[in-house]
Parts: sequence; C-alpha cells; structure tokens
Amino acid sequence: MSKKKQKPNRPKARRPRGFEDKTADVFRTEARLIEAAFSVYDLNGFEPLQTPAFEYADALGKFLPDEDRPNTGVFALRDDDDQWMSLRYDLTAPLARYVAENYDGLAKPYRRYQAGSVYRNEKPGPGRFREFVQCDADSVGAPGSAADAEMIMMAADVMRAVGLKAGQYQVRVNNRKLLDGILESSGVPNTEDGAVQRLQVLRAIDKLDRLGSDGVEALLGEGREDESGDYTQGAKLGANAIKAVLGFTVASGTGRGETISNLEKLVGTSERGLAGCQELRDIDTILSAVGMGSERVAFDTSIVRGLGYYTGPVFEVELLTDIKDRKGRPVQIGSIGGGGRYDDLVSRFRGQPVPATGFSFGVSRLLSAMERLGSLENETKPPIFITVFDRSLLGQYFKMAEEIRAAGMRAEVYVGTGNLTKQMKYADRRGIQLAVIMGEDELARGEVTIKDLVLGAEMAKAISSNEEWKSARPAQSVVQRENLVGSLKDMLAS
RNA sequence: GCCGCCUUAGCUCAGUAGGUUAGAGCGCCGGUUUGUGGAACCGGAGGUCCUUGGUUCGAGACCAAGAGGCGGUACCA
Repeated sequence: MSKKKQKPNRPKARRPRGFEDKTADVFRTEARLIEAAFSVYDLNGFEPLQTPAFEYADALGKFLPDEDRPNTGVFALRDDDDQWMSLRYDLTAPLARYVAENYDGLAKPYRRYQAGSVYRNEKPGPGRFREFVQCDADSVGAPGSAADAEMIMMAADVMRAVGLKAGQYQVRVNNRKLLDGILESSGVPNTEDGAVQRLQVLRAIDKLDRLGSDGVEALLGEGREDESGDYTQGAKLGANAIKAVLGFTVASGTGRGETISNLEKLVGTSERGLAGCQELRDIDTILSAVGMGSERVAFDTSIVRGLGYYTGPVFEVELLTDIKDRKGRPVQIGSIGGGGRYDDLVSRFRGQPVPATGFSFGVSRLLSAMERLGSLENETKPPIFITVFDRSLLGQYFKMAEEIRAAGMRAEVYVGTGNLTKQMKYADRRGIQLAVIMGEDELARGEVTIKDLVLGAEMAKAISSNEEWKSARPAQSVVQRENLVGSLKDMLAS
C-alpha cells in the first residue's frame, strides 16, 4: 500500500574510467604548460597545426580494427559509409597523414607543433589515462642529426619553460641503430624476419627500471613468470646475445663522450652500429656548442622506447622529482615525454622515403605528477564580488562590475537568490577576497562598502561571541562610489 | 587479458556470534540572526548496505557469479 517510493530509475551520474574531469586548478595549469611549450616551439620557428580527433583507421597505422573487436587499443566506430574511423592515439600518425596529403605544398623540412587530447583504449592507472593531452613538435623531411639535436634541445627547453629546474628533469638519449647493430652481430637479422624478436628485445629493455637486470635477462631468454603467476614469452635469444644486449644497456659512462667511446668498442665492425655512434657524436657536438651539459641531456643506453617505429636516435624525458602516494610509498609515473626519429612513418603513404623526427611532451603525465606533488598553483585571482542588496539596483551593480573589469580585474554580480547572509556564504566558499555592498544607506550618501573577507576571517579568530562578531563588522571600509575601482586596487595590492 | 585486495550516507568509517525501525564524525541544507561569511546552539535532508542469485524462519553480515574501485602483471601498433 505504501508504495509511494517508486524507483525513479534515474541514470547514475558517473564518469567513464580513465577519463578525467579537469577542474579549475588542473585546467588552468594545463593551459599554462601548453602555452609554455608552444612558446618554445614557436621561438624555434615551428608553425602550429590542428588536426581532427578522428582519422580513418587505415591512416593511423598498420592497426586495422577487427570486425569483432574493433576497439582494442583504439576507440573506433564505423562511419555511415562503413569506413572505420578511430580516435587518434597520438599526434604523430595524424601528422604523417597531413604531410602525405599535402606533401607538394609544404616547404621541407616541414616543422609543426600541436597540442591536443589523444585516446587509448587501455587499462588506466596512476598517471595513465584513456584520454590525455600531448604537446608535440615534429620535423618532416630532414634526414640529418641536426634535426634530431633540435628536437632534443627543444625537449630540454620545454622542461625549463614549464618551470622545472636543472636536476628535476633529464633528457636521456640513445640510438636504435646501436641495438640493431648489436643484435645483428648476435644473429638477429635487421630485416622483417627479425622484427618480432627485435620488438621483444626492446620491450624487455624498456622494463629494466622495474624488473631489474635479472628480470630482463629472463625476458631476453626463455621468458618470465611474475609474482601473480602470469607468464610472459621471452625473446629466446642465445646466451651470447643476451650477454651482449645486457652489456649494451649498462654501457653508459659518466659523460656523453665517454659513453660514445664505450659504445664504439661494443658495436665492433657493425656498419649500422657505427652509424649510430656517429649520429650521437654529431648530436653531442651541437649540444656542447650551445652549452647544454649532461645534467640536462645525457646519453643513456637503457632508453629504448617501447614503440617499434623508431629508426634512429630516441630519447625520453625523465622527471627526477620523487613522487609519493598517500601512504608515502614512491610512485613511478614514468617518462613525461619522449621522441625520436621515425623515417618510415610518412613513407607509408608515399613510395619515396620521407625522414622525420619529433618530440612528444606528455602534458597530462606532468600534470598528474604536479598534482601528486601538490605543486598546482592557481594563479588566477578570485573575482571582486558585488552583492545584490536591492534588486532594483541591479543595473547599478552591473555598472560597477563593468568599471572593475575595465580596470583589468575580474568582477561578478551575484545572480543567485537569497539575502546577504547567503551571499556572504557563497563568497566565502568561492574564496573571494573582496565583496562590495551597496544598499540604500550607501546609495543615499554616494558611497559603497568594501569588505575584505580574507582579513575578516583572520580577525574572526579573536572573536568568540556572536554579538561581538556582528557589531564589529571586521575588515570593512566605506569609500566614495567614484573611488570604487581605485580603492579595490589599493586593497588588493596591500 | 591474468592474479590479489576492496565495495555500508557527499567524505572517512563503525556495525559485535546472522535477529526489530542500519549508526558516528565531518560535510550539506534550514533556523537562532530578513544590512553581513566565522564560532556556538537547535533542527533537517540524505542509504536499492555495489548488483543478481542462493543458504536461512530471518542476510549489511554466510556462499556463488557479475560489476566497479585499487594494486601488480601483460598489452600499448
């Protein structure tokens, strides 16, 4: 009988996992990071480009969505003409498509920068999202090491531009050709036949920091079983090859020059390996000439990058600041950027070879690291708050707001309902510092009351009784209406 | 995908051996105070105890499956 509570069957308000709402602090900081990176790219002569979030799936890479499982790795859907479209998973593949599509009209090397959300249909984790923002610069059409050095220097400069100090980050550079050379001498052919094995080796080395050399050794050989009992197939290299690869990963010396010397001994007579050494030498020459020392850019043979498409120099930007979770345990957020040479990506669309190199700055990664470090700063000041005492004076209130805005300050008139009590509570919650009150009393005298809520809260600590609190009306002053803007400015400055 | 842990109010959590109407603190809303945010006091709203099925006279509690969260591992073209 008492069935008055029929289930309304409302939808649950919930956000898809791996997708984040960006609140004011985060959003403003993100915009600042992007702006900082853009200014570096721009100063280097790069031009902006914006491409759409969707691309035809076949343009995005070798990956083509399966009819049964169209969404592994990427988010894909079918257009009304039955073509598969995918949300971009990075900004590099769309660039390759753009360049290939507009090849003849572009001055080469074509150098562009771009920021935007990219999407990956993977399991989210700390610092890993299904939608996240990257801010890239790429250079298409330049085969030489100068273009790679340019990317590496910009990567370091972007880190500085976003506010990181020397010692808080380091760009770590390696060259795929070195590993190719070592694998070649170890019997893994540098052709399609060895591609799968080479990729497995790359992924194994990529896990060096997490699994240690024992774990990587297992992955290079037969395979490895983790604590949870999951088994990973290994690359099945021979004992000598494993030794050579592991030896390579620890070949970094204390300086860039020393590392190159170590590497030259390791690669022996391999043509590809020697070419890799020469490229690093060329890069070092440029970096040294501009005074970029190994504190900011180091050569590190344990850096490989998990992606298969790199063909030459590769690098990652490591955030060196320690990150701790709520329980004080260290959290690895991984690299906050990386890049390298990918000479085959644009060539896919065209017969001829098109060299390319680029850098991708993981804005969301850095942002979530900053969030964990508690170093998000909201530099935007709260608006001046104009209370609505008398609705018939709304026009005058908005007039005041206009004057304040014209002086370059944020200002808002209360557009909600409720008396002054409610308005003051709202202002308090908004973190507002200055509130303007003008009722009939002030109006008659040509005055306005300005209240400093921050100061008021401070003074309130010494007041315990409500009577006292009410009669004191702490931290407010009465000024002439025509001096409103000037007074507000003075109060903000003091 | 695989393994482990977790899921009670907006948040943090209690809930004893299965037994009426499921609690606390904080937060939120309202009032004391219709020209003033704090404090204090008073009052109020808010729960399909993640879901479904099972065991039982009786399940928030026990069992099973599923979903979601967290962590690890794999994948990440």
